[in-house]
Amino acid sequence: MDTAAPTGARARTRRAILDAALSVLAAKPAASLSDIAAAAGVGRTTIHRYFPERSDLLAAIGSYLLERIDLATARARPDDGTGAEALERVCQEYFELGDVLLFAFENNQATEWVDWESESESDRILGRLIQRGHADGTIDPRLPPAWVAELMWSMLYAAWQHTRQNQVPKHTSLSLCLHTLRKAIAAGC
Amino acid sequence: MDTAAPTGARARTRRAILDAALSVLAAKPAASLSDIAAAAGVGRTTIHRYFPERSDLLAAIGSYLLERIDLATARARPDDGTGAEALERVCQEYFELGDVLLFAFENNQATEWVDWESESESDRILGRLIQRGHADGTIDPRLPPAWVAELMWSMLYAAWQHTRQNQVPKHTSLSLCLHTLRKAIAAGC
DNA sequence: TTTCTCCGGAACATCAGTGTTCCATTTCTC
DNA sequence: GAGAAATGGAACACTGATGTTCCGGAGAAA
Repeated sequence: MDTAAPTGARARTRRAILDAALSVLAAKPAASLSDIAAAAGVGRTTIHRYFPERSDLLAAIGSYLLERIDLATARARPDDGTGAEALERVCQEYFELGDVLLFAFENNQATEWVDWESESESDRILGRLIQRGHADGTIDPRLPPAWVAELMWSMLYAAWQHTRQNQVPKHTSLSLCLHTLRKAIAAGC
Repeated sequence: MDTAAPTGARARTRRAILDAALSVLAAKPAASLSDIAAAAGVGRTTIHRYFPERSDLLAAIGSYLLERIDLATARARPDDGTGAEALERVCQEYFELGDVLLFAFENNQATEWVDWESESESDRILGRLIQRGHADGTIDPRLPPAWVAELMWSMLYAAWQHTRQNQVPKHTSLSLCLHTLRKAIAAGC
């Protein structure tokens, strides 16, 4: 079994495992490898072939989360327009992450699986665009970048909770989230 | 062993177990009864004397959370002043809950331990004061009560995260939280 | 001082999950 | 079509946690 990045069928199997793991663990952090295998439609032995131990799978999930977040950040074109406009686009793209978002938010221990002590690329990009917002007057300079980032993440979570707990359509929750975020970060008001 | 509400030393022991359980499980949801016992300074057998099975302890934690939240809601005097003023006081009291807040937020499965399907008293009070805010013009009527409640909870969590992750003093985080909540819910702006 | 209650540590049985090995089957590639 | 690679289910050993029982000690109460 070579350790090169898998291709074709092997890549699809690996991806299916990671997607299933995200969903299952988001709903039930203590879910077993058997639970994940069943959700992925593979055998438990197969899980072990791709990820020798449970900790290896968790680490891979962590990396997968960061990868998905980085891709969403790129799709948001963070360097275009004002800081506030860019932040709203990032917010929209992150909202579409669904399980990734919920997982990253609810599972604090995910930070122990990958080295999240060091900032991710998305963190840096987010920090810069908030500072750009301070400079162009679209984001309240009294709000530190770290707080604005934390705020956005938590409002995204609130939006998803609003959808799940209160049976509200996704787009309504996103609209409320964007509307409220806009007001929360606005300068001069 | 009678099942009457414990008093004196027994009540203190029970309380110590619940407080330790909250802290330990907030940081590590899969923590064992041994972990909790160690943190509470009691023997594991003692845990079993107060809570026959792990599920009994979890249920007691759930009730304890609700109790703490209800007390914090009462302390906030929700019927005084405008809706927005009352909401800010509730926010401040909830912030002081610390571990209770973090636990309730990060552990979705806590909702499975007590019957959270039916609204708690605090939920109803919160809903009423947000509607009062709509009526007295201090809370944006475009924001549904359920969304405002969800928003407040998530911003409280963001504030605590800001303190933990970014080494910011508690009072600074609370100030940012209240400042941002005020802007987010304001009508006409 | 005696009795009673509570407690904690040790020991034990049980169980669920993990990691590993094996082998037959299926799928994929040439 | 053949061979290689991948897969899945079964079986097994191991581990950690839980629930239970027991007993001696400490502290409180009578």
